[in-house]
Amino acid sequence: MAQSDTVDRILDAAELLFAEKGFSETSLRQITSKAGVNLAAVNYHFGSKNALIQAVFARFINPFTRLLRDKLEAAAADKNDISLEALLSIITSSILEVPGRNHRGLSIFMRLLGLAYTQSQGHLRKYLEQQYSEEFRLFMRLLKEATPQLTPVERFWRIQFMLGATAFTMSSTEALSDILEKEMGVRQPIDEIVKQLVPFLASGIQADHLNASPALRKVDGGKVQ
Amino acid sequence: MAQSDTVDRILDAAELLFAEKGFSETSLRQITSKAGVNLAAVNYHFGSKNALIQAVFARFINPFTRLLRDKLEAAAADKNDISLEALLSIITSSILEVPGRNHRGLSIFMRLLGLAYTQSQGHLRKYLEQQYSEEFRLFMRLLKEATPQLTPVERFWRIQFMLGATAFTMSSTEALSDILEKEMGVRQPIDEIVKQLVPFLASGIQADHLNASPALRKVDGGKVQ
DNA sequence: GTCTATAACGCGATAGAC
DNA sequence: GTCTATCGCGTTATAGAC
Repeated sequence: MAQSDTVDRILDAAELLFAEKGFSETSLRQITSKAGVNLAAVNYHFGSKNALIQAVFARFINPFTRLLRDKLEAAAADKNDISLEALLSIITSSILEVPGRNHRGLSIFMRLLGLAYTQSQGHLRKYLEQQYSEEFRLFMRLLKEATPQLTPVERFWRIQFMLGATAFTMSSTEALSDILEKEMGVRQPIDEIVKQLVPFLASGIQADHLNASPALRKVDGGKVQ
Repeated sequence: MAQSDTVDRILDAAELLFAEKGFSETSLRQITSKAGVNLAAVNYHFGSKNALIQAVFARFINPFTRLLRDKLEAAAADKNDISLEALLSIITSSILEVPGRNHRGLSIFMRLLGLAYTQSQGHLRKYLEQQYSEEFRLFMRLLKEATPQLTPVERFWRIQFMLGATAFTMSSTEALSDILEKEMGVRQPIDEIVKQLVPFLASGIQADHLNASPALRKVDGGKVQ
């Protein structure tokens, strides 16, 4: 068995098991056994379990980050301010377009991202923040330009709300899809879910801040009264 | 040391440690050591680690559930349909009013709830669903009446988005408050954060579903044009 | 480069003295 | 009701044969 083969088999197995059960709950024994390699192989090739976790993420992040940065920089170069919807679409389309990933792989990636943020994996969070910092700052600048009506404090909290809605939902898309199919007989692919998310986020972040009752703006048949 | 004292000391210590590190990452040894009781005490008083996790939740859930059910039933008895904002306020005010809990305890509870949902703790999820099922169904019925314009599938996903924004934010209110204070010099108590959340959620769940650009409904000075 | 064997340790749980 | 001591197992990580 060539080295690269072993490494990939480990990464594939680890990815699936981490997404299924979480990081602490997955042992190296389970990973190596599923991958059909020796128990010692993980420590030989990656050095430690934490390094393996980071390597699993790196496989996704590197292509995704490249794609996202290109799109954000193109948007920033435009002389007009980017709209909020366009900005959110850059994120979602980058996620959906990550090269070499099918839908199954995508939902695994989203679940891992959600877990990384909610499970307290200090090392992983630092790793991701470091990998993403440049793109994150650029995104924040564009978001500020797209929502000039918000105070900085409002914007801060609403970004957290958006992140939460996204990470939380994405971290269990498969389980939720199963519930939806069972209860309503509808099967939705993951990119449909992402598309449902965008209007929710865009509307939420632009909620009227002077008036806590956006319902006053009643909508009938999709048209403002 | 009286029994109830030992039990409470264990519950207090477990609550803090679980919220800090997660369930799998917290050992009985850490809990009993922090509580200043013997290692065997957990198994003696609770039977197992899983039972302890459930007991930690029960301390909060029982008073909260009582409060929530009373308010929801009062709302359901009203002959007029409840508004979306009023419905969301019932939830948030119930959380904020849970008896015997200060703000620190509240943020711990929210963090635990968030963890329960994201960490794959099968037993805990089942336990919570069972404890909450009646209130959850009632809430869903009222929410359906308050958002008649949504299709069932849209409503399903938007409920997940709301839940995500809430659980995720609440699960790290303390850390986020610290960041906010450091970056902007503003200190916000937890009930201020919750108040910021309501308009975001209300606006998000009512986002125009035919048109992915709610920004078209421009608002000026809080009044619809 | 991959294996076996095992070290070194932490875990949850329990038996039995007091 | 609380303690000590320990069982039995699973964990990550490593040493050394091939």
